[in-house]
Amino acid sequence: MNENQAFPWDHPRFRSWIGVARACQLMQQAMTRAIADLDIKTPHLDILINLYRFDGISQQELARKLLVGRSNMSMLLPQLEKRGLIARRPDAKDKRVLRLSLTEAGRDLTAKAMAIQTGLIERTLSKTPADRCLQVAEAMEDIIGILQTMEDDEG
Amino acid sequence: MNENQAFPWDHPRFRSWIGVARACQLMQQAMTRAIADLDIKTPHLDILINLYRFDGISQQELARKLLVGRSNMSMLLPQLEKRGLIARRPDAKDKRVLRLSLTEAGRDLTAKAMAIQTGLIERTLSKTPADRCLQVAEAMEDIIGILQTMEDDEG
DNA sequence: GGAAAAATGTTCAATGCTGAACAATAAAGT
DNA sequence: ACTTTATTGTTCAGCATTGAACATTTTTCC
Repeated sequence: MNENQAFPWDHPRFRSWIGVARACQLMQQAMTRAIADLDIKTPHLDILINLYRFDGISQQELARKLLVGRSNMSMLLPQLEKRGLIARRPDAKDKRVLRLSLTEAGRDLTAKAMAIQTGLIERTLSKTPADRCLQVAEAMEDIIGILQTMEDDEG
Repeated sequence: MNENQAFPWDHPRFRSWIGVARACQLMQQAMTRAIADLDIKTPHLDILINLYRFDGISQQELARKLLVGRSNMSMLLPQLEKRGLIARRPDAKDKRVLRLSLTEAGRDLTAKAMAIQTGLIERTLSKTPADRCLQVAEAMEDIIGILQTMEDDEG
């Protein structure tokens, strides 16, 4: 009868979203434990995977893909560079930008880490059938689209 | 033909999960902006909502619900206490535990914040029909169950 | 061509979160 | 009863993240 339920946790959408947030948090923690042996944390892994996929990307582009600030990259990338996992080369045409790429060691480590990550995701979503995964993905696409629109309108 | 795709991002489950993680990150950022006017951030909001719902909870129980460490509560709760939003009273029977509750001001602020939060979620999931939300929620329940089992087995 | 605006990366102070070590209290084992 | 173990909350050092201020370089606009 009452469309505006008394409490947020009675709203179906609210409850759904709480589940999403909770699952994300737990997955993040599980992932952190899973890759601890490789001496990297999830922010490093996100960086490495993106460099694996998009070789020669700039710091700015990387930050945008990861939805973090530029300053964050300025803090993390030198660490990975010192460990010999990535290389930062100045761009030939634009003297402001640094082009990022994985070293041999970086590619090896990333391959190992991605295997672990994929394994964890497969195991965690094993109970969720493929078509259900697809439906979830579609729902998330919609949500991402709306959130990005909101962001653009405000900022 | 090839069951083990060459790259993680070709796995359907992997792609699905990336979407979930991305949506969560964007939602978190949008929520942070949405409640900035109330001078609280999402960790504070999570605390306040749980106190609104579970009056008299202990710090330990709260930390467990929020999936964070006890030390985190020890840092954040005194802030909220100083702002007069919550009260911490020693338990009568067990001298170790502190029982948490919202003050009048805390309840008011929490009500406002929950209205904003619910509004944002409703708007963001508006494109996602109710039955689809339910399916997503079910999928997340499965995922949460598996992750919690993994956690218990390891730790 | 030259001034104004924008883009890129860096630095810094502030804050959040964690895990480990700790003190106080309670519960279990003997 | 007494020793041992577990639980609760606190403190602290370490790291991640942010936003603002900054220097350098590029683009835009007149």
